[in-house]
Amino acid sequence: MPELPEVETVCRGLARVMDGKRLVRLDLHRPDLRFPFPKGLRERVEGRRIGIVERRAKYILIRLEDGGTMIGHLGMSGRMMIGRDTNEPLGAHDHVVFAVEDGVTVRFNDPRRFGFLDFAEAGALGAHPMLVTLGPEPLSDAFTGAVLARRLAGRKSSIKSALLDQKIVAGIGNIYASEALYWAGISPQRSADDVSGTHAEGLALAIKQVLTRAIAAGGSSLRDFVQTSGELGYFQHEWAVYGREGEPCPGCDCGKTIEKFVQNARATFHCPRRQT
DNA sequence: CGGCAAACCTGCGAGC
DNA sequence: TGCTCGCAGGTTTGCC
Repeated sequence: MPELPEVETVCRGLARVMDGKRLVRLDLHRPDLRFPFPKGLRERVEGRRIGIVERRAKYILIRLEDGGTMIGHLGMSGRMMIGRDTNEPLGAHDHVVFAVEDGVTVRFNDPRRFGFLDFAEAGALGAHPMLVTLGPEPLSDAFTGAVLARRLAGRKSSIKSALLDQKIVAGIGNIYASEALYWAGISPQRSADDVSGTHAEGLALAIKQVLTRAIAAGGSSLRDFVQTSGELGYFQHEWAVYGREGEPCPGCDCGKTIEKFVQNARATFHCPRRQT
């Protein structure tokens, strides 16, 4: 499920019910997800008031008023589901339950347990090992073609592989890497180093546009629910290439069909004529 | 630094 | 119907 647009969708859903609310209870129903939960997490956060919920890259930041921050990541299969019933029975893979005032609960469900929940004290968030290396937010004004070109310069890997590197630009995953390269007309196999000038401008723009459109659609749903309400995202219907092997190239009348191949052990989809 | 495989897990669809 | 296999939105680690 979760690349930048899906995490943004989840954060917006969480913000609606968590911003400014007191965290009444934190229930940890196992000792770990991908990593052990921080020692004393429950005692540290219970009773504290939440400031805001926001996103950085694919990370969910639940910021407490006292400056501490819970850092959530959904991995491959994580969901955050909002409920209104504090006594709702625990479902399979409901590993963490946040209870806020007004009887609202948020269940962190993650079958594969690649997600995690960590904590950073006030002032330590920026230095968190998983945040400190992150590249720029692609939807920020600071992310431009020139910035992208500078970060790609000297990289000998393929451009697709570089887009998946969170140190170069944050939040892009396997679906939106293929989609952005398609709209920019750049072959996923091009050397990253080779993407500069107007090509980098076009790619930065394509990234912004595809992510913005995906957020507007509530993200993409492959097989899991995305939104905190349980509603599916709808952007999968707007994918140009991802999962569309054998279908006609949708963006022009080039007459080619979308091809799939394995690149760095991940599926890549592209149009062999439109993308060069 | 780069590339690649493996690791962490469960679920699901395809194919037999 | 039921089994096995391959694959899945992410990220880190370790090896060459």
